[in-house]
Amino acid sequence: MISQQVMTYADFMNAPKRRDRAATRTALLEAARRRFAEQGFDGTGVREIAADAGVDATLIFRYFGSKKDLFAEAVKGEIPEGVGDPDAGPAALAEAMAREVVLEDRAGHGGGEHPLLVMLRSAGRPEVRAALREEVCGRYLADLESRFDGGDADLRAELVGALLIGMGVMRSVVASPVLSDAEPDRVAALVVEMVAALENKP
Amino acid sequence: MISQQVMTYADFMNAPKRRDRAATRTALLEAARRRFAEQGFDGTGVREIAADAGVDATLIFRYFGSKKDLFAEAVKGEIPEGVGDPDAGPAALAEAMAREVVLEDRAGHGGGEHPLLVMLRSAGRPEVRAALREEVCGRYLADLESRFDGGDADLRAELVGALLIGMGVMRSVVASPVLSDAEPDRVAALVVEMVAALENKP
DNA sequence: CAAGTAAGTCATCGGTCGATGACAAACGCT
DNA sequence: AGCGTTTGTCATCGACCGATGACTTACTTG
Repeated sequence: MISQQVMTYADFMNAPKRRDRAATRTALLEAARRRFAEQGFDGTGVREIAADAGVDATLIFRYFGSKKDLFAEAVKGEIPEGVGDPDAGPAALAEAMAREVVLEDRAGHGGGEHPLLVMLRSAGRPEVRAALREEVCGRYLADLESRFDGGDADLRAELVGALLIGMGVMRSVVASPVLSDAEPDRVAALVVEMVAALENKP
Repeated sequence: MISQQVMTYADFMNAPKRRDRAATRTALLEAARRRFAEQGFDGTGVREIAADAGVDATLIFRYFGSKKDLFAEAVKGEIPEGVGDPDAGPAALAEAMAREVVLEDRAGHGGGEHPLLVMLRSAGRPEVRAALREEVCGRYLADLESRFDGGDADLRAELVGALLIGMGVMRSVVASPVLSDAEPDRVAALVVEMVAALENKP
């Protein structure tokens, strides 16, 4: 019989795990985010995710329906809203985006990679590519484009988007240490310089 | 018996295909490049590639050893050498690289995507990521870095690399039409502006 | 033309994948 | 305490994957 006051280590190890639907769901989601971010959709198996979460793989299908649905829920939702002052110039917005996508350590945002980069690593799937295009063009680029003056604001906005995405790829896929080790303020200053060079150029 | 002078359409269709090792190998390589570029390594099956080439999947293993070896050979080799004047500034080199990676229609270079972008789409595999890092850092960034003056030449070179890779991602993965439809000269001019903004900034 | 070699095909193996349904055990309510 | 519900597990299915070896067919050579 186990005493109410003292629980030995053996008791702790042999104790049946607590059953908690919400906690299990969250554990699966976090494990999925980690694995998908690291290995992409195709490179990650449901058994792998479940093992990370410490449960059986069957629960993925009970709680999320399918692997695709799990991916969608892992990626969706936590994408942040538009950042910064709506009246500021494109350089200020680009700086805020750069900090959000690549420079932030993201410790408070679920700990994982930015959803855009997670999707980017699973871009073999056409559905993922479509969602990525939707997200990038509909949200980020549209916001940037509205702050450029001149005829080809769309092109210049796209170049800024390319710079930001490329920074994410450099850090997360190519894994070059330069961007990771650099001082965020210094990187942000350089990004501002590059974007400012695009303003008021007919 | 088929006449030596006249071959009917039915004869053509029923004729056994010509057996040519070199031609088959090339057909497999081209099909592999297309498929890998479009769907990534994991998303592409050997039977798929072989069907595109019009042969049996077994030949892949006979000619290349394994699917991985086929991928390596499909990606390797045709990466172009350093471009442009070695004494030119970083902006000139960046312009040349931009034309090579994203603006070129690549019709003469095998018709497919740039090898860097092909690798990028298969970056779920750690080996591919390692090769990609090797290629990007060892070749492209090193060349850029040597043309920057100042303390953090590596960081500024990496930002230029991020811009170029991001442009490739925008065109090839996100498939935004803006970059594809824009005039290459106009895009190149904007890239030069952005890179020039990084020069001589302590 | 006949024999030998090379090119292409067929059948199949072992493994892994996503997904399903039956089953066992812990929880909550009365 | 007892019972129904919820949570987690096990066994397994069918499809597909990369890969192998035996076999068939076309080309080459003498």
